[in-house]
Amino acid sequence: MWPFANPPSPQTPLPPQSSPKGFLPKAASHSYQKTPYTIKFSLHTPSSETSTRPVNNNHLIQILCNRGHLKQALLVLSGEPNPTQKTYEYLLLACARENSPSDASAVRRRLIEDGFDQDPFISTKLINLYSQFNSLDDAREVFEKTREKTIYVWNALLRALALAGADEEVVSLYREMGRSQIAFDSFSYSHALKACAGSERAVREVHGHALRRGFSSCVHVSTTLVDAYARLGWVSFSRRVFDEAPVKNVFTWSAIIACYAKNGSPFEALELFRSMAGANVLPNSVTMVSVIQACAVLLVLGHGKLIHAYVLRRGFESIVPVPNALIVMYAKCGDLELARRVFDGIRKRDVVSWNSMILGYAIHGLGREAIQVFEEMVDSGVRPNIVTFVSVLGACSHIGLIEEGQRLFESMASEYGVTPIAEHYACVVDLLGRAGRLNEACEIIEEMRIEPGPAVWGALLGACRIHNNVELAERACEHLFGLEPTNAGNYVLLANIYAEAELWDEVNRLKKTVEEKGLQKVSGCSWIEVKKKIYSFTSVDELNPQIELVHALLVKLSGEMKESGYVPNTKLVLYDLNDQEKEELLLGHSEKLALAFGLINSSKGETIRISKNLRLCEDCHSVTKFVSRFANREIIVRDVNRFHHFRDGRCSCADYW
DNA sequence: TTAGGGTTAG
Repeated sequence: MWPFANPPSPQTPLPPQSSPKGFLPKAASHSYQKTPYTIKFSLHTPSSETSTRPVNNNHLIQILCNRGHLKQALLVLSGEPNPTQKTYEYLLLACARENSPSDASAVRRRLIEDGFDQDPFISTKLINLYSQFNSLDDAREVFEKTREKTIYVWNALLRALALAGADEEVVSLYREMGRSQIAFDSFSYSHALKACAGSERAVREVHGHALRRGFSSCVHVSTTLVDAYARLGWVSFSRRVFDEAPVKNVFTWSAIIACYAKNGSPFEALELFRSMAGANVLPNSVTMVSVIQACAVLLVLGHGKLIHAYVLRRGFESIVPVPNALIVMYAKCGDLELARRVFDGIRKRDVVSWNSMILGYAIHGLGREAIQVFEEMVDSGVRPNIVTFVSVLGACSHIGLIEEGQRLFESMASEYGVTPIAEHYACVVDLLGRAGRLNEACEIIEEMRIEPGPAVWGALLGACRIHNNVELAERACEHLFGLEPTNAGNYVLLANIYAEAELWDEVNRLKKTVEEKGLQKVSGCSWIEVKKKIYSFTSVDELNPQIELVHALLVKLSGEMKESGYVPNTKLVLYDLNDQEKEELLLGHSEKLALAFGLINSSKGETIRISKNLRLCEDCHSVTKFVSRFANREIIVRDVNRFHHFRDGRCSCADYW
């Protein structure tokens, strides 16, 4: 009878003394063709009592592999002199399932003895297996040793390298393929494009080849092309590939929607989502994640809620990335309560769910709540990762939780095995720097084991801006100007610090440098949703039909506020103007225009929600506090970093941002 | 035999 009444556990070794002939070592016997044992289970219906008799050891190995008994299969292999290609295929598949590199090595040693290392089919499987184990050297070796390199073998190595992120090697292998005269197939283009999406030259090269060889219309290739151009930020190229694709499926549509959502064009993303329905292509959970992201970029709660309703109708809320995206969307649109409700409704939260909720609290300045969620995360057994610490440390710095932040930073590596990267150091420098502990912030930078990047020096510069430290700001800028030569923001910040110190020669020198270098400052832009329409404002924009009314209201408010103690912060204006002119410029800031427009066009008691593309200016912050008291309004402003909730003359950030 | 689109930070 079959030696195991019940299927053996993979850990159970076979006792050698009880080995039937078929299990004997290879050299011991060759008379094992018919295995006289009955298997008390069938391959496909394990619960049934159907008997299956293996015809020979090859068959037995295949059955054992299928049943998850790899160790036993290997024992049988050791007694089988003529394993077939199919037997090796099963064995390699089982190694992949068991995720066992050591068993894979044993199988490979044996298949080399049998000459199967020259079988391109087996080589393909081996390369895939080594790719799974992240053993690129082994994958390369298998490839090199296979004399007959079929397109499958080439594609397998392309895929392995692409998955491992060895992008440059993928491109050079792709070029080698071209020289080798092998006929490419659509898979070759898909794999190559995935890896070269960061290089303009490589994408255009592969696109050109695919066009010439007639593969660009293949739906897999066109989808990857849409994605490759999207990742380069070449939205119009993505769109052209999409428009010209003869076949568009849910993948193609999802790729183009993601392209717009990620490249700052949420309106187009939502428009395409509507067109998709018109083309009778049903969206899936992946499509919905990009659509939700588009709503998060748009910051318009109404649209997001409609999309959420659709998600619920289609049952996508049980697919974790979907609620994860919803948490971020609600948090970014200013409704933390709804974000929390989605978070609470997730049955099996993954690390991204937790990180998203922590981020939500962080951007709303609720540091203690963020830490509490972090602690719940740890208690629930989910391991924090790099992103977790960026968010939770950011939460601490947003509200000035210095001791807590330092404690978390110190525990990162020791308790959680997460090695700090530059962003974590930047959070701590920001945390100490904002609190005025600039010397300690500098010590942290000096002690860093990695190169402090622009994030770290930028955090120090920001702290110098708050505490008017010219000398240290200049030191930070020595690094920043070298690291980010085209970032005009650093020059503006330093100019602000000089202006505060009334070093006007230095201000002018910096302004001249910015001009000479042709650097473009990002101009401030704010937007507001009124009666389901979105209005955007810039300081030079006079297009809004109510702009006169808006200006008049601001002048009136300014007068009233001055009587209550408001002093316009004219030092923020870096132009050589008199105080009156500076005040006028300050009143023209985009966030003030949006605020006045909101006051004019909303009903009493209604919350005003404004978004801004840059950090909220200090003068606008003061004005918004005044207005929240004067007009008895709740005003929520989202700037590039976080939310400010204004009520009764106070802001949730406690002027700490 | 193999493939394409998605979630968290900065």
